[in-house]
Amino acid sequence: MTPEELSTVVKNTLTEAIEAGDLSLDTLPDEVRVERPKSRDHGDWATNIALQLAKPSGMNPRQLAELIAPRLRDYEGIAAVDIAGPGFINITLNAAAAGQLARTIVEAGDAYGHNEALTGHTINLEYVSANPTGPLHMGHTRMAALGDAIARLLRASGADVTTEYYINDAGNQMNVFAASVLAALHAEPTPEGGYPGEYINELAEQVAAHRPDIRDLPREEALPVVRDLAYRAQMDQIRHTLAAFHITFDVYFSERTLHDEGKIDAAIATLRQQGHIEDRDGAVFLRTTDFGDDKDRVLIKADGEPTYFAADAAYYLSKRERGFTEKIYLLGADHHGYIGRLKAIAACAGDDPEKNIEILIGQLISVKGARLSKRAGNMIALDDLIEWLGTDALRYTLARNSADQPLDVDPELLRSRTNDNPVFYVQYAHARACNAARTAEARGVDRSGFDAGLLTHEREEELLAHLAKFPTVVARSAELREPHRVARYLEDLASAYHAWYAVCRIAPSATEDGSTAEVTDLNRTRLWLNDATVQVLRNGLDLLGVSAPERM
RNA sequence: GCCUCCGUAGCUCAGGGGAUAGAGCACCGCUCUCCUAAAGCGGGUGUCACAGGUUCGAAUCCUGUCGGGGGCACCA
Repeated sequence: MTPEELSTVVKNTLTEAIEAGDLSLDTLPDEVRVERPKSRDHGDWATNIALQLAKPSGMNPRQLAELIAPRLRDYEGIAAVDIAGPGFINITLNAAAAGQLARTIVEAGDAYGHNEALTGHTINLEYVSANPTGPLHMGHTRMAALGDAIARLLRASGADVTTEYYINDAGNQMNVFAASVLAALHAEPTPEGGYPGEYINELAEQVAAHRPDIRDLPREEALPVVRDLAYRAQMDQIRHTLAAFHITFDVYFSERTLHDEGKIDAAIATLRQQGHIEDRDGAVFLRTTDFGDDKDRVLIKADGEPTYFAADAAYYLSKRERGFTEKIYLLGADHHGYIGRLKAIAACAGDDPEKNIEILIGQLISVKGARLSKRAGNMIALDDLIEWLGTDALRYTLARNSADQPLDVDPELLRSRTNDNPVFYVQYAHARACNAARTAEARGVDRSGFDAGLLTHEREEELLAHLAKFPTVVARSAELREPHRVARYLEDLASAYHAWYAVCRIAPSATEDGSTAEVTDLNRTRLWLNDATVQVLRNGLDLLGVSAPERM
């Protein structure tokens, strides 16, 4: 039995009590929380519902608990119900009801842990969106790992998610980029304010490979050609890197198309029609202060050029037109000043800035204290990190830390294959469980018998309780957009598995003459529990985009 | 100045209205003729930055103070 099922049971008893006239309540709470108590003395599961309903029902909490407890005791599968402290209701399941979960999980398979909380939501999730003027680096890496995990979590909660990468391929920076590559082609130093770094030379070589005559062209003629070829080469490289990081985007959205297709003018016209535009000092402003922004933002500069913000507005309208109910932006902390203006765009467009747009901020990341800058040329490329540390270790480490917390990665620590690196702990639990299953099968244990009532060992109860929590963890992680909760959960689960494994044998022991002891239903039932753990570890790692190796 | 994130064990960090605040690392022991010891078991540690407030109940919510990270463009 999972806490969700238990929660439903508790809710039903409340309804019964109301119908019987024992309890007067205007509305039932939409959620009855059932949690694993910290102390095992408090039963398998506990709910504070009596404390919460004390005020609205006009009863004291213990009295209310006394009302619910007997009804719960009648429920099949519940072995004991106690009232403790100010009015907690502590519930103990009988072994069979608890153990049945192992089979439930195995039968649900990959779907175990999914929920329907976001069914019907069509969500656009934009992340990474790194400029196409250089390779992905450490800063993008964190957003990439977080964004992909969030997308997976939202899908696990039933949402229809489109992941999107916005390519800033318009504006002056592309000219600066092209000029840098062109300079490299002519073996000249990086121009003032240009992009330094070895990758510029590599791009130059690729450009030259496509256009062997590029160095012979006049500069003005060569520049647009270089810009186009270098841009394509750079985007190919970014996609390649993301693929190595096990990330694919549903949509790569080009800023340039907004300019070329007149979407910016159209967006301004729409916003003007809605009365949010103001012409001032020769420039065109969006009155974002109407919706809480610090200052109004310029859409068209006095020189007639659209700002980057104008493209942002047009891009938002594009997302809106494409029918997304929620637009989620995952941005680095250095962009947190954008929150106000982005929300204001949503409001100007007629959306609810509290519901239709959501801006998640990930704090910055550094490596051994040194911040990395593409322009300064001291960056660590994601490619190098993947090669150095491995996709799994990197993605897990980034996903296991709260995005609200600045992260300082120590490459030496990440590289060490020890317990310092929790991904190995979790992956090892999975590989170990797979190996245990292989051994058990080799010794004649099959899945023909399952007797949930046999799973009575203390460590077995503990393991089952952890397995039962998984759907709650997934739902909560998705709701809060916090993948790190899944990672922390997996570490707890792995710990419970290792502890179980140490004392409860799955396979019968091998004897000296090479034969094995007789296979019992306990062996078979434990194999089911082992399978269930494998399933949950795999489902959880998959949510983080980390592989679950069957052997290590 | 304004906005924002953070302050929890020696270190790195979970927990974000409920019972005795947790984990990993580090330190000291113990456990493989045994399904993977990349593991398990035992040993102890807290002014939850500080001060008010809300609450039956606050590390958690609100206000303020202190300390640290980041951000404030007619740049892209």
